[in-house]
Amino acid sequence: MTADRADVSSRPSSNITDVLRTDVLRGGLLPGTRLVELQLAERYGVSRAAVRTAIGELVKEGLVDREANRGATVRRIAIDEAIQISEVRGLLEGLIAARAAVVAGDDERAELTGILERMHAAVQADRRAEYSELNRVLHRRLRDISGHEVAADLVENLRNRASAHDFRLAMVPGRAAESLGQHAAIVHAVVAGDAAGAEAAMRTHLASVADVLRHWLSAGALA
Amino acid sequence: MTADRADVSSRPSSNITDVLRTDVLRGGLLPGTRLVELQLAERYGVSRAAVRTAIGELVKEGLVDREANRGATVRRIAIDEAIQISEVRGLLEGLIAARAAVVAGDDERAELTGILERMHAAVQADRRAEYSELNRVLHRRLRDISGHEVAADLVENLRNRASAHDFRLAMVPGRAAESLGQHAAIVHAVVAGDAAGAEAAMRTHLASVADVLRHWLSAGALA
DNA sequence: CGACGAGCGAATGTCGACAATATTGTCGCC
DNA sequence: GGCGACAATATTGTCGACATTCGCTCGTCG
Repeated sequence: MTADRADVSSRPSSNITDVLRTDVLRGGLLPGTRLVELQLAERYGVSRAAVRTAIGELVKEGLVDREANRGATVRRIAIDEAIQISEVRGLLEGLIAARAAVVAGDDERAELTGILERMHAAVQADRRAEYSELNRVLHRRLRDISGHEVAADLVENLRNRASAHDFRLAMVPGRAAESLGQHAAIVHAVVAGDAAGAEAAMRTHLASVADVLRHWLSAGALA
Repeated sequence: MTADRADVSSRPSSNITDVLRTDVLRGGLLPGTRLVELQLAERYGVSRAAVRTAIGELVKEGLVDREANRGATVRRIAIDEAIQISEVRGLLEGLIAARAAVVAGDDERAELTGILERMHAAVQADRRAEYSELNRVLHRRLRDISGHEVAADLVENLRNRASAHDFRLAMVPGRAAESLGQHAAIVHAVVAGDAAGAEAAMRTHLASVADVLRHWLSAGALA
């Protein structure tokens, strides 16, 4: 491989861990790829020690596997695990939504409604990338508003882990429409201050994600 | 400080991270203690780099705080955070209990009953340390039985973070009796295969923990 | 012809030294 | 006597080099 030397200084974050994480999540580095420390070091133009600690962080985040004396590889998240992640996210983000419904200020409720409207527009125009991005923004704002840092941190990590499957999910035709309706229910409940309703809507949403994954799982192996 | 050089080889685990974690959790290292890399290095008889990576792990686990160029300190878990942890644990361990109720084998159900009986005996004899240990064992077994690795890993970490408060909780007079009743409800539901009941019982248990913490919080600052 | 073992190469794991930075103590000045 | 700047020190952050381990190839022997 001719590994074109990626200039780190041109990246948004100069932190090697963030750069590597981004490459693992959205960059080329496919699951199973071996992460050779020396290769990455000269590829990113940093020392091997920096790469080493970065890999250590990603291992803790569950994005990378490491075997003693055998190196690290990009972790392949099995569908079983993605299902478990969705189950847990349903609980955690349900709590977050419930709390957001209680503590959100008027401006924040308006902001959520605004995001929902933009999601609606994105679906109508079939701009899937934008919808996916708005999806992330909505969930992130709910986390911030909730003020529940413990749950928010865990969700952030779980979301990263499942991102590959989430991405595939977003590509399913007709999925966006269903997802939009669920997000509408969440936002409406939060804006209305209905904690129980928001929690239920969020759980429904993520249960639906888990259901799709389960369907894939029973449908056999996939590319 | 005369820091008696602790011999690492006499420890159960030769892994520096585990040793340091144990010292932070159950050893002397009180919250606010500065973790000076060189000091720990010679104290444990390892290189500074090893200590450094160990501290990095503990930071990721939320047990240690680190400021750039200013060193690491043992993190003090505020009661607010402990409450949040209990809330999240209620959800996660509720899921675990529900699943354990479904998938547990006959021998495992018998084992859980056995643990509960030993907890009963420990409470009657007022052996709080033993009860606390059995408490940990019970929760751990439920995690293992459930097979829900994602939830189990998160709970493991949350439990470590809140361990200081858990310990204080276990010292409250009369607390063990209340706790025992809740654990009995959990075990009975799991053994009976009542998933919904097990989940509800587990949530009740951890909501009760959160309530005590909330009571402490409103009672003002504590030593 | 197949299997076992020694040697080799590549990558990881570990360490000590150097550079950068914040904190603390001290001195001089107002 | 108090305050601010400066120097000394302690501690972290970074790097390159060396030791160790594992997988693989090649040669040899049964």
